[in-house]
Amino acid sequence: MSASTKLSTSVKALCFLALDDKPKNSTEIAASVGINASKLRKLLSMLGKSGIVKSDSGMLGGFSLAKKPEEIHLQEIYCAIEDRKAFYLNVNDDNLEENGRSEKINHFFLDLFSEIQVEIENKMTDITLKSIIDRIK
Amino acid sequence: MSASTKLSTSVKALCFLALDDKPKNSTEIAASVGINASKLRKLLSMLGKSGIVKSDSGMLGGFSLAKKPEEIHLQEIYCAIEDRKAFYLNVNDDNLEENGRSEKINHFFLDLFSEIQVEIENKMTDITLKSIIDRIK
DNA sequence: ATAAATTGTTACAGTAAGTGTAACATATAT
DNA sequence: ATATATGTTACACTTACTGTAACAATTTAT
Repeated sequence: MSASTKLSTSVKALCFLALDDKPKNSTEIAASVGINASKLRKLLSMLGKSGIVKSDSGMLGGFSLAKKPEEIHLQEIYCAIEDRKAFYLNVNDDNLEENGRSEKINHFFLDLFSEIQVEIENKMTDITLKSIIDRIK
Repeated sequence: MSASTKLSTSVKALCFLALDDKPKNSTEIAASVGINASKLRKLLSMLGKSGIVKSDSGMLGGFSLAKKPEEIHLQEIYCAIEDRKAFYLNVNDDNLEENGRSEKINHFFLDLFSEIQVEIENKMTDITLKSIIDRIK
């Protein structure tokens, strides 16, 4: 599952949880979102570790939002489900040139990509779950 | 090879070509860049189709820049080597929900990702090969 | 206590994608 | 003709991804 698909799938699940306060089990959420329940549990487990959802075992268990939709930002959702930094881009650094020109070009791109990353994260920080819910009503 | 690696590898090759006007063969360039010659030819072939490099067969053949470094933009390099649009991000759209909430969320993300893409392309349009060469001197 | 339901994690087979290299047709200069 | 170069294809090999099942741990109902 690509990073962007993980992100949109997570948001779909969170929107479903935001519909009411009763905990929903993974089967129910997975059916609504259109994904396998086991895969979904993996995603929600990561969101749980970041304090975005809470989960309970047992017959009355399931997942529910741990915070209000206006307190959940897109950026924290992304960081919760993706271990490497948002939209990280890699650069091949295993070449053997002696004069260091390749290394300088690598640095140039690492800087460029990191600039881009900061801009994307800033953009995502401004978007809350609530703003998405309002927008798709 | 990831999109970002292709981009930096291409720029390394183009910087090497910018050193002087004599055509360089793929073996020579590949050695400098640290990549297999056949792979490099694939990359340069794409750059050739976009009019960024020119190539000649035969004993005096090889690759050389088709334009001056100040006329080559990072964005056109990227578009030459990547068929899909720059930094395209995908969204899972095969779910079966009846009310269309998922579709609206998909659209939300497609819009967001396309905004991001435009910003990245704008950033890359402002960077020329010459500006990179000057920066790594 | 026992059974039922649920999360969280692991395992695994099956599939898809990426990688590196070689090979060869085509083209050009000597 | 021969040598050298590009452009493309093919292929074996490896790596990564995918979907699903299975199971331990936990919690509630009976």
